[in-house]
Amino acid sequence: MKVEAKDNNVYILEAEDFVVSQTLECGQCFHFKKLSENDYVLVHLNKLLHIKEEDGVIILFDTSPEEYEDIWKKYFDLDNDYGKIKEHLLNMDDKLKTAMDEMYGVRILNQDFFETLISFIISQNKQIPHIKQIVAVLSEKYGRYIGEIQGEQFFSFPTPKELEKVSLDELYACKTGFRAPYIYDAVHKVCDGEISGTELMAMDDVQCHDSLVSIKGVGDKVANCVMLFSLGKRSSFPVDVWIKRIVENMYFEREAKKEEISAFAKEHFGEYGGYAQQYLFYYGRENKLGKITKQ
DNA sequence: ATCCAGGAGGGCC
DNA sequence: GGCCCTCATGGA
Repeated sequence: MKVEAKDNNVYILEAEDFVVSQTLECGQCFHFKKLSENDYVLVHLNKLLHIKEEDGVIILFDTSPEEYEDIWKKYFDLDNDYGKIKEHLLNMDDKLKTAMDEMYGVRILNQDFFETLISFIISQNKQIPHIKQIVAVLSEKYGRYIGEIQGEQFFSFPTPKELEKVSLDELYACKTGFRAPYIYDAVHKVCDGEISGTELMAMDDVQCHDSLVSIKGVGDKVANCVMLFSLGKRSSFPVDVWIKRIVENMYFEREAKKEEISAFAKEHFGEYGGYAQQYLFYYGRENKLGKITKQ
């Protein structure tokens, strides 16, 4: 991966296994806006990034080389060799080939723990555009203004401290519905120190999972998403309605319970579960694989 | 209009 | 422990 800095921008010249649109649109993050084809604005921590892919070059606008090294390299998981990961996955299971070939540019982001936790609590029983909308509202109301791009203002996602003073009623007012008390519980467990991203990261998968599900509104699926997308637990395999259908179709050829699918993934994909899940999920969702069609 | 959404809690048996 | 219903909101 060759990187150059020029005119206050950073250019990734030989981006391997990295397609900006695929990485952002695969359902792992919600705090971004598409400007046009392969042209996005995203928010991470208190940083705003305008990122665009053009003629095989990825441009990070208004970014210093230091900021790239300190923040974006880690965020986009660019130290991780996805060529090797895909090779490994393919060796253990050639059924993944189609999904990986089509979704070859997906990278698993290393997102902020707190934002990821709240975002995936919101995600339950909601479609991705709605999740994005609520994340935007929370950020605008309780986060901080961080800049404007093409006429649109962007705000950082509120920190635990910034949400601590927000009442339950105010959370309801953000259209969070029945998730409001869940968010409230998560915020206060984080503020009280009962839940800590740094501590979770140091735990093994089982401890980490157990700790996360002690938060109201966090079950197995949300815990696995938080582990995979913000705590570096790449073996996590979130099982939602989509992945359930996809795995049932591709591997079971019958209906299966979620627990059965989790156990299968752990056994079959092992340490690489999270990557397999992302390729399968995004591919299956884009192609409406396994979607129950009315006859 | 009716159904469903990257689920999880709670009650019932 | 498993099954079933419900939760608030918006889009198809």
